[in-house]
Amino acid sequence: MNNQSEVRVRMAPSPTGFFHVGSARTALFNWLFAKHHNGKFILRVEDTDVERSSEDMIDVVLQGMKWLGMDRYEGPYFQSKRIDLYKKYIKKLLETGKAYYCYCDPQILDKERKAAYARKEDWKYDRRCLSLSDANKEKKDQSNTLKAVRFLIPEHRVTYKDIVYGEISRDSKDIEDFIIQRANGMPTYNLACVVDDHDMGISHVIRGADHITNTPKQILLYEACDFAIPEFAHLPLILGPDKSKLSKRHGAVSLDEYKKKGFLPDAMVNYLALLSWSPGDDNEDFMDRKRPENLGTVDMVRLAKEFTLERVNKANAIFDVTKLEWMNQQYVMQLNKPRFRERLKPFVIKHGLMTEEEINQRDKWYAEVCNLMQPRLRTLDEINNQGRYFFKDDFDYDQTALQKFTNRETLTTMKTFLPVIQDINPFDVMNIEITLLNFGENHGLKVKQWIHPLRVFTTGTKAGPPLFDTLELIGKQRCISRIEKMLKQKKES
RNA sequence: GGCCCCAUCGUCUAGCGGUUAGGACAUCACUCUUUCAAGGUGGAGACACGGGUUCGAUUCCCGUUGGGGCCGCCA
Repeated sequence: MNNQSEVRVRMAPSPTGFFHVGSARTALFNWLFAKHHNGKFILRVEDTDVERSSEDMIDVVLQGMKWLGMDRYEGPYFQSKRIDLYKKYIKKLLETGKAYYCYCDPQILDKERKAAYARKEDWKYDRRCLSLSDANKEKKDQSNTLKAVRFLIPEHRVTYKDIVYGEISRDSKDIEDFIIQRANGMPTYNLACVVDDHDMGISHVIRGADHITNTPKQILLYEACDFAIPEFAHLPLILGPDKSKLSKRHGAVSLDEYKKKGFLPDAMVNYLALLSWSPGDDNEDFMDRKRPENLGTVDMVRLAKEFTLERVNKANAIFDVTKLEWMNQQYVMQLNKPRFRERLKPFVIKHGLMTEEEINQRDKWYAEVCNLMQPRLRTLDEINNQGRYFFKDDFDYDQTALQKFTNRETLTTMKTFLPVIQDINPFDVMNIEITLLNFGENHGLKVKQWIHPLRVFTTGTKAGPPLFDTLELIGKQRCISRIEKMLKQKKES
C-alpha cells in the first residue's frame, strides 16, 4: 500500500477523441499540485463504455499532455483492463445487500422519467426491483431478462469538506439507486472511479465542478466498500462567452485546435493556470526569465511552487481568447530567435510559403523574415495572413488602402521611383534607405508621400515591419514587378 | 420539476470588517514611430438587490434576484 502522507493525484479522461481545454486545465492543476507536494501524478483512462471507446482515441490526450509539458506521469492505466477488480467489489456489495439486481427495461424507465419531467415533476427510480420475490427473480433469470446492478442508497445526509468550495452537503434521499453495473456486465463511472481512486491510493481528487453532485454518491460508495475517503477539490467550470459550459458549439475547445492555430504550449499553460487560480500578488507572468535562452518558455517549476488549491476561486470563468492571444504574443515575442524559427517552420510549410528544403537552402533569408515578423505575430499561424508577401506573389491587397494610393499624382510618383529602385546596388537596407530618402528629398517629396504607397504596392498592406528591411527581403526584381503590375493595372482601370 | 453550487470593472482576478476597492486583457486618449506591432504615460470602467450583525460592511448571516451545474445501463 502507499504511504499515507504521499500526495497522489490523477487525471482521468474518457477517450472521446479530443482533448478539451477544460480537461487540460484540470490536468494542469493536478500536475501542479502533485509537483508542489512532490507527489505522483497518475493518468487513468476511463473507458468502461465499450461502445464509445477505442484505444487510439486516447492518443490525442497523451499527445496533448506531452505538448503542454506534462508527459511524466504514472500510467496510463485503462479501466477496460481492470474489469475483474470492479466486479469483485460489485459482487461484494451484492452479497452484503448493499446493491441489488434491477431487471427493469431501461427504455421504459427512460419514458417514465421523461414523462415526469414533462409534467414538471421530479423522478427517481422507485426500487421496484428491490422487493422482487425470489420466485419472480428466478422467473426473470430463467427467461434471460437483462439485469443491471443498482447501489442501494443508505439513508443519511452526506457532508464533505471540499478544498475549494468548503462544506458541501446533500441528503441521500435526493439520490436515486444509481446503476453500478450495466446489463452487459461492465461497471459504470461512479463505481469504477471509486474503486480505482482507492486502489491507486489517490489522496486528492481534483476535478471539474460538474462532478460536485457525483461526490456524495461516491462517498456513499466509499463507505459501502469500507474505503478511506480521499480529499476532494472541485474546480470551477470554464464557460463560453454565453456563460454556459464551454463546449464545441462555442468554437475552438480542443487543445489541438489551439495548437493548430499557432498557440505556444507555454502561453497556453500560463493562461490556463490563471483561469480560476491566481498567485495572489499582481504578477501573472510565469515566463522563465532566469536565463535568456529560456525566454518565451513557461516556468512550470515556479508555477508549481506557487500553486495551491486554497487559492483557487469558486466562481466559473469565461474563456477569454483575446487574453490568450495577448499572452501568446508575449511568449512568441520573447522566444529566442532559433527557437522561434523552429516553431514557425511548420506553419510556413503548411501554408505553402516555403518547403522544408527551401528553408534549409535559404536559411539566412528565412531567419531575417523571422526577425521582422516575430514581434508582430499573435499566433504563429498569422504568418500566412501577415507575411505572405515575403514568400509569395499571390497575397491579397488591402483594397481600401490601394484605392487611396491610386490617384494620378501618386501613380506618377511611383513611376518615377521605378528606375531609382532599379539602380540600387547592392539592394540592401542601407542602400535602399539612403537612395530612396535622397531621391525623395531631391524631388521635393515628403517621406509619407511615397513611402506609404510604396509599401502598399509591394506588400498589399499598409501595416508591417520597417519598409526598407522588407523591400530588401522581397528583393529588387519582385519589388519592381509588383510596382509595375500595380501601375499597369491602375492605368487600365 | 428536484438537488447542489456561484455572485467585485465587458473579461480574468486581488481583497479574507476600516482600502482614494488594486492588477491584467480589452477599450479610449496621448507618446514613441516611415506604417503596424511592441513599449511608455494617462483616462473611463465593478462590489446584483434587500434585510440584519457591528461603532463600521465588498468582506459575516439570512432572504430575493440572476447565473451555472447535475439529475443516463455517458464520463
